[in-house]
This record gives sequence, structure tokens and C-alpha cells, in this order.
Amino acid sequence: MGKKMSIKEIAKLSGVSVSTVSRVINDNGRFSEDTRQRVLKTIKKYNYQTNTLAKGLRMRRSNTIGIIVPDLSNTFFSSLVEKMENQFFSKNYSTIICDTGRNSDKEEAYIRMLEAKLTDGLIVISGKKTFDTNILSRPMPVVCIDRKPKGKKTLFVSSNHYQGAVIATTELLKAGTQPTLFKVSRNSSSILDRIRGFKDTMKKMGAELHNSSIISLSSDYRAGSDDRRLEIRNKLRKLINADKLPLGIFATSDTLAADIMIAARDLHLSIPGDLKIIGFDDAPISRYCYPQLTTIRQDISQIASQASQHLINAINNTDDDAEDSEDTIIDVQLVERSTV
Amino acid sequence: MGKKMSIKEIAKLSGVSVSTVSRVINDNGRFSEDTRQRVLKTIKKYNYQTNTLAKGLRMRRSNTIGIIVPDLSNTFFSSLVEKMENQFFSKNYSTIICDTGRNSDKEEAYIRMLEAKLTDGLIVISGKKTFDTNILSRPMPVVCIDRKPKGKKTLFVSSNHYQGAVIATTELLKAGTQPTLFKVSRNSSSILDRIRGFKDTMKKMGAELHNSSIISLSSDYRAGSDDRRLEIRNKLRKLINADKLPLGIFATSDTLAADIMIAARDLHLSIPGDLKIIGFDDAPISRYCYPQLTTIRQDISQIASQASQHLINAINNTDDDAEDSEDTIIDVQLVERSTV
DNA sequence: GTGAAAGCGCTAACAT
DNA sequence: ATGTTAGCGCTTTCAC
Repeated sequence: MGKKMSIKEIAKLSGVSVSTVSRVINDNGRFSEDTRQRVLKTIKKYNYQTNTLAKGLRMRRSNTIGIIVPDLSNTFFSSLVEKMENQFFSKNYSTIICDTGRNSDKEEAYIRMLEAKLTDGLIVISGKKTFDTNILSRPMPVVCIDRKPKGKKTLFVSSNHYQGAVIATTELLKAGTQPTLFKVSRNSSSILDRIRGFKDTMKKMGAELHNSSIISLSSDYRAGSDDRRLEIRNKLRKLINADKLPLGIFATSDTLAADIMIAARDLHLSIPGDLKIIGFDDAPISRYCYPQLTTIRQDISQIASQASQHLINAINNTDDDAEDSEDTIIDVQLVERSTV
Repeated sequence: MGKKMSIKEIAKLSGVSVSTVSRVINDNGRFSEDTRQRVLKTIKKYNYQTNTLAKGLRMRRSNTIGIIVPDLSNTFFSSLVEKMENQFFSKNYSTIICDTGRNSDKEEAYIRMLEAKLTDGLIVISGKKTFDTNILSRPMPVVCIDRKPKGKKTLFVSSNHYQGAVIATTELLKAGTQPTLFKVSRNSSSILDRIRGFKDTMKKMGAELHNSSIISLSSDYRAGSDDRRLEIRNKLRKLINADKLPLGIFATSDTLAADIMIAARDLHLSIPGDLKIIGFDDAPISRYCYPQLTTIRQDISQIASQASQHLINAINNTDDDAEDSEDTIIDVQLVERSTV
């Protein structure tokens, strides 16, 4: 309510010097219990708050973390971000969330902004390319999620996408189908891993891996749009003509799986009778599909806590000796529901 | 890559004084075209970036906006936030997004943090209670979305929830049903508006408004959970016994509507034959329901741009004369799909 | 145990 | 048109 108090006024009001006030606020250095009480009382009384800008300027750090995310409207990303932001908050960091809309120029601009704010560290999620620390004008700890980093001082946390694809493909094969992988043409490193897992498993299990075993959908269409579904229907029709039923599909995301299921319904394909399908993520949508979608669960909480913990550690390891730049790979898990 | 440059070093390197450098950076004050060129060149050459902490300290403002949001994993909120963040970024503001998880203590803590960062303004989205500017220790412009504000200097932007409820209820009535409203027990001011719209329409159209015309679901269960769906099935069964088919349901969100549709399927209720239903939001899920959900669309882009624009205006109106604290109410719209 | 003072990087009078 | 300087609020030597 009153005007903004500064440490100087608190000092005067408590009859001590600014340095002493600073010491008690940060519980750093020596002071008598008596002074402590007095200072704390004035602080409370006048509702004093530290000016973090001044503090940051002085300390050359801002207790702020930047998160670069491709697309907040994707539930996978938004819950990831939500969880990390929570972690950071509880550790007394604030978080600046930067939604790049998958646009590299914007990404660069954001990075400049974050640097100018003396951000202490960076979380970089997915995106098309690998992340190259060279675009940083000052070294700062960064942890990449689902996105291969390049350069020093960069940690990597990711689900085991390869393993997920292996599990899904094996499952589809066991169910007696000749699996096809559906993806959207945009290629992140996690998708690439899933494709590798798919191919390797196909080969290893002696399944035929032909030209149209991997179907790539236009990234111009949005999930859930009529265009997207139309395109899927067309691909599905071709598949029906070429393969024998039941079809087996590994979709690289649950949203995509959901669109495929709707297209399949339009084509009067029964699930899992005529078409067996497995998604990826265990997104909320998988429980709203009919029948409910069998999928590969990513452990979002785990990813979030590993990533934030690693970043905080890296920030506090002032010395860059601690080169525990081991990648952190997190297990995924098959969630059996009703589409296989 | 080199070390961090300061304005002082740029000054020396370009053979001018710091103030001149500051002037050309901010294009403020006079300087010769020649100096401008020289300074800009050194800035580029050494990859200088303004230290925004120092600037903020000096200017008593940080070019930062805080957004308080109840729950980022709700797509309505996340796309709202995504859109606003975009707007702010393009106007050169950074955004600190604070996910309170609907917890008031956390909300307060966030507000303290934002104040300490000398945030220039606040966007406050929804939440249980009205937002009282008295919890701010220093006056700052805030715009509330979907949440009734209390106190000075507070703008209000919201969809016309009342109108939406009127449209939905009327539609259900026209379809020959005796409408029931389903909600989750948590009460935000927007939900309250929808309830008013529902009740008023029922009365006005001479429909019977009895005790169980409004069904409130436990907020302990998460959307999509088995518990939630079980509870819905029970309520639905009662409804079937009491009313004659077809049932008419106005659900206060699309997610809720989707859960209701799944519960209805378990009960072998056909849609829209036995049950007609209208949701609210036009969330992505409405296009993944079967049949696709008829709903009331909120114009998220409009809300986002109005809110961010108003906030920026308020920030720049240093004088608090501009009391255009008119509420901004945004029209909603019926999206007819296949559930009525 | 406490205070005085320097300085983080910047802007904005106030000079010239 | 440009330079000098005070000071934003804070932390941290260095004295005492």
C-alpha cells in the first residue's frame, strides 16, 4: 500500500546500516540476535520487498530460468512446462516461458532477450534442429529436452523414444499385422528415434519394410482439421487396397492416432477388428478416443523433474568441472487399452 | 562469444561518451549521423546487448508482464496464454507465466515475486475468487480475464458467458428437451454467469426449473478419470429415471461434455437420439468426440488481443486519468455440429 | 558485530 | 552534438 521501501530506509528505521540489513535478509555474515529481530520487524511492518533487479544487477544473476517451447497448445509441452515451472518456483526461481511457434527467428530473438535478462539457465524443448550452444553469446547452462544438443555445458533429457517404438511395433507384429508408421512431416530428433526403432524392429522380426511402410502427412494441416483427416482417409484407402486386414498402425502421437481413428470410422473400419493402432504420449485424448487408445506413455513428471534438477545443479556448479554430461534417458511404458 | 560488453566499453571503443551511446541505442536525444553509424558498428561488432536489469533498475520498470493462470494444462488457458505471450513479445515485453494450480497461497507468492521484479502489469485469469487489487503493495495496471476484479486500475475482459448459456439453453429447449446443466463444483465468475443465463432462460421460456436441473460434479476428480465418469453415469441414470427421453444437457465445458458423452455410451444412450448435449469453449476435444460436439465458441484470439492491448495501454497511460475501465465483453457463438 | 563506501550497467539531468 | 555525473537498490570488501 505505502510507497516502495528500499533497504536504506529499512536501515534508518531500524537504526542500523544498510549492510547489516542486507546481512540479515540474506542470513549471511554476522549480526546479533537483537539486531536481527529489530530489522525483521521493520521489514515486516513496512512490508519491504527486495528489488530483484538491483540484486540481480549486483550479483550478475537473476534467479530466472528461461524455457523455450515450440508450441504451448500441445498438451505434452504444456504439462511439461507446467511441471517444470512448479519445480523452479519451489526452488525460488522464476520462469520465463517462450513459445516460439516453431519459428527459428523467434527462437533467436527470445534467446537474446533471455540473455539480456541475465537468465541463469535455459531449458530448450524439442524443435526442428539440434540446439547449438554457439548461438549463446555468453556461456550458460542449458538442458535440452527431446532435442539433441550440440556444444558444451549442455545436458540432454529425453524419453526413450527408440524403445517406445520397439515396443509398439513388436506389439503390432504380435497381433498379426503388417505395421505402418504414420507421422507428420515435421522431423524432431525424437521422431527420428521412433522411426529408427520402428525400422529396426521390422527388420529384426523379419517383417517386410517397403516404401509405404512409413507414411508422412503434410505439416500444413492442423491436428483435428478436415484437411488432415481427408489426407489420412486417402492414405488409409491405399493401405486397404495393398494390405490385408487387419491393418496395423503405429502413430507417432496420440493426436495423430485420434485423427486416424476418426478417419477409419468414416471408412467403416472397425477398431481393433479391421485396424489395430498404437499411439505415443498417453495424452489426455487417448482416454477420449473410442475405443480408448493403446499407447506408449511418456513419463512427463519424470522428465520435468530430471530436467529442472539437472539445470539447477548445473547453475550451482560454478566450476565447470562437474562434467556429468551423461544423457538422461527415461523409460517409456506400454499402456494397454482397447485398440490392439 | 567474448565476455559481456557494457555500454562503457562500447563508448570507449567508439570514441564517444556513455551518454551518447545510450542516446543512439534508445534513439533519444540528438547525435550526428556519423556518431550513430560508428556506435552502431561497434555494438554490432562486439555483439553488445543491453543489460535489462540495469536498465530496469534505473527506469523503475522492467518491460515485463506477469500472467497469473490457474492451470496451464487446460487447453483454453494455454492457448489464451500462448496468444497473449505472442502479442507481448511482439511489443517487446517479456512475459512471466505463473501457474497457480488454483492455489491462493501460491497466487500470493507469485504476486510478491512479480512485484519484486518490477513487473509493469498483470494479467489475471479466472480463479475461484474475485481479484482484489489491495493485495498489490504498489499500484500497477492489471487486466482480469473471466474474473471479476475489485479495486482501482483494473480492467475486465471476458466472453459473454451469460449470452452463451442463453443460446445453449434455448437450443436445447427448441430441440424438445428439458435441459439440465452439468458443472464441476468449482465456481468461477464465468461459470456463475453461465448458470444465471441458464436459469433465466429456463424461467423465461416457462421450463420447469427444479432441484436437479443443475448437477454439480465433485471437483476432486480429474477430467477423463474413471471416477469422474462413474459419477456422471450415476447422475445420468437418475436423470433417465426422472425425465423422459431425449435428455438435454448443457455442459459448462467441452471436456465435461466429452466425459458425459462417454458415460452416455456406457449407458447405451444414443446421441443425439436419446441425449442432446451442448458444450462450451469449442476446445479441440469437441472435434474428437463422436458425434462431434455442438458447442459455444469462445473467441480466444479476441480475448487475448483485447486483454493484452488494454494492458499495454494502461501501462503507457502514466496518468491514471484514462479511466476507460469499461468492461470488454466478447460475443460467443453457437457452433452447430452433431450432438443436438 | 557493525558501518562506510565502491560499484554492478544504465539513463537523464545538467553542463558545455 | 556530446560529455560529466548522480543515483536507481543492492551486495560485499575492508575497516574498526
